[in-house]
Amino acid sequence: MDITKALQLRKKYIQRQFAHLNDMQQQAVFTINGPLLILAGAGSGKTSVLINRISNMVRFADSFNSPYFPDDVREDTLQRLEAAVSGGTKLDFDQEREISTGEIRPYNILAITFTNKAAAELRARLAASLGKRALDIMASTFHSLCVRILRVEGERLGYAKAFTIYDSDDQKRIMREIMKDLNIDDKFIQLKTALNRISGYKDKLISPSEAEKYAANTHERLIVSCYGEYQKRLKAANALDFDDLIYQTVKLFRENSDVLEKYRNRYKYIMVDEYQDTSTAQFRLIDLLSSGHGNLCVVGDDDQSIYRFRGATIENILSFEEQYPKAKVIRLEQNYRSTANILSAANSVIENNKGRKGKTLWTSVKGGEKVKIFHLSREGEEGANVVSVIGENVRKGAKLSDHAVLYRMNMQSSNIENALARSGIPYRVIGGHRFYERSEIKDIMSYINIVVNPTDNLRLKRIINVPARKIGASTINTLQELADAKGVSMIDILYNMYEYPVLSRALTPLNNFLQIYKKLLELYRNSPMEDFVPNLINITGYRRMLEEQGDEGMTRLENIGQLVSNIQAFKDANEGATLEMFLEEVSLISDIDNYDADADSVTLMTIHSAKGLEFPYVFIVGMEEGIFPGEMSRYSQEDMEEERRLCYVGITRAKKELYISHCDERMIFGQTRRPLPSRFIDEMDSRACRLIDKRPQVKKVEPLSRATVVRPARPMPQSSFAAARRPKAAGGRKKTFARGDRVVHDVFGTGIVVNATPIANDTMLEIAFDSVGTKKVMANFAPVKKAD
DNA sequence: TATCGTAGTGTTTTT
DNA sequence: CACTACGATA
Repeated sequence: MDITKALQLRKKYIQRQFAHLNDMQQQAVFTINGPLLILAGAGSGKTSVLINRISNMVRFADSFNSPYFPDDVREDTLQRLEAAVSGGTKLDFDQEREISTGEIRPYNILAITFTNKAAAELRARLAASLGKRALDIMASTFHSLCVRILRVEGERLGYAKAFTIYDSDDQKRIMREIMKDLNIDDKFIQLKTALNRISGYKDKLISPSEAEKYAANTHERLIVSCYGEYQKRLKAANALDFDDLIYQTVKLFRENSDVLEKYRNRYKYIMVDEYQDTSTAQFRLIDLLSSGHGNLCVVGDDDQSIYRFRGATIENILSFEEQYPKAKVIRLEQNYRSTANILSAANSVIENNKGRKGKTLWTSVKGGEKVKIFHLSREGEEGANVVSVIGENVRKGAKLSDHAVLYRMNMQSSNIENALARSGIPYRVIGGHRFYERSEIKDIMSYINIVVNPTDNLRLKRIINVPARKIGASTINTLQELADAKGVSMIDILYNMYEYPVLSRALTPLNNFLQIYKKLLELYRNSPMEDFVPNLINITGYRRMLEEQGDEGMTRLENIGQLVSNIQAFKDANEGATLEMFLEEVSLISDIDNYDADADSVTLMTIHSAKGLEFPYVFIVGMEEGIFPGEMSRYSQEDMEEERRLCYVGITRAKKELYISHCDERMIFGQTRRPLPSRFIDEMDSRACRLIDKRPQVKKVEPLSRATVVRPARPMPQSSFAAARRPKAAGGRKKTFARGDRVVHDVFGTGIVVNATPIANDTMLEIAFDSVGTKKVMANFAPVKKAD
């Protein structure tokens, strides 16, 4: 056998498997040992690189760079290889294994992503390209990885296996109690500040006792004492918050070298996506895990670091090469997503930042539509503008799901929602009120929690009197004090309530609750998980409570129904699923994880949630000083740069067209303001943009630019100003429709009015469209007119 | 103890 | 403006 020829053949074969990638991407795929930093610009195909890199590891290990052939390679293997190379075909799994060095097992690969959704997508795509071998690859988020580890090893730190994960709402409840108990005025220290500081300490791996040393003033010392107390209470409840998951895992590894060794041996090849958004604690975690073998590949884009407020430190990516002097750096700057105009708008904005590695996206595709910048007079027109542009695009053949409306803060969605709703256009809002944060859902989840983890006093307190059982605040306090004094849980006190004279007055209601609790325990132990909630709402009287609440209660009941079907779906999707697993899943998921791109509707979300997604048509609304960039970021260079990165993320979500809008006048926090257009608009390369003045004025004013803008001398008195600018319905006068009218709608085409109901100053039309069925729209607002 | 009303408050982004 | 927390009353 001619070994040189064999090596060449093998190299050629492997190269061919990844020939669809560009040179830089291939380099990333073939660099699998040692520290590697992939600086991947937006839309540079980094997910595809990640998948191909793993695919290369699993299929060929380091064969591409290896000068050796496996010892036992057979002659017919070589012949097949030769045939495959010359014929351009692919070998099957077993045949590929014969030419592979084969030392990397899927089991040894750990890929960490930012959201569960990204992890799920990664798993799905790996399964598509690797089949069953993909199952052993660990693809998860930092948080779920840590939960996994802590469930197994947590006892070393004194946590029982069934620990609860506290969300921000739970954190607030605990903190409120602490501040009350420590007699801290919540005006001197705000709840949110205290929790933020604690989170900051944990992100930086600072324990309460260490924090004491840093505390410079009374204010800070008080916060630190809250921190200590907070940790004590969480531990007592056998609970961890989000930050603890990371912090305690690092602690676990630092204090138990045998445990660390075990996981180092398991995860020999580590990849971290969205590296620019990792915190100090997260860095420490992967540094510990990778420091035996050094096979750490991080992928990120310093220009897309947008989670500083949450403890992410851009330093991690900026100083990767210092942390790992042997690191290889690969830059992916070719963009496969957006048009040249969109890219040049993005590039010209981000250039204004100083703290960056510097990188310029480029595309081989020329031109494209210019970025459209709409100048509107009032925020009410923003929605109308979105509707009209969507209408145009739909008539050209685009789908509703090709559109996304992005904004800085969640509260901005309501304008757009109104407009879409009144036009009958289906939409989905991601974020905002989340399903699992609804009070009825949290109640039910709390019931499940106290059954799974009886030491969870916080959750017990949430539901012990919901529905009302005559167990008042004073009784609950007494229970808590008894539990604290004895060092047991409140449930334990309940079981022995007759021993405590202080409880004598409340014995009947308490006993009622205990009986309910016992029934729930039995239900939990003896019936299938999907039956738990339906029975629970009967046993606890929760259903009756809601039924007595009328309409509102019915909606809540429907939400609980949704929860039940979520549990069923979870059971169907996961073999051997338990309620504990469901609780865990829920405590780690976010809204974006449920985003379903297939439904034909417009997507509304914050730019933060849009990270990692792409849409053919993107709107960014509210591009005004004070909103984007936000008021808070005005005085700090660092905050301003983060806003700019956020803007960059927003722009680069768009594939074909980007629409930006700003208004002269906007009602915000109950006040009418007249904001200037965002500085980011000025920063955009004007050659890539087109300014469109949509203000209903006769004389056109030169588009505003920073140099020429003069603040309106005296805003007119609100009322008359607003009245003067009341938007007119398209066509100028009030539109009247009657049943049987044939109409045409910008988005849905032609149809017949089957019902017209006057509502306030408007008319709700029910229209049977020729192609999309019946929809309800508001006559004066929706883009409809009589067809003839 | 429960409910209603009022006053005050805070307004970024979230695993 | 919208939501929450707290206090007064039944």
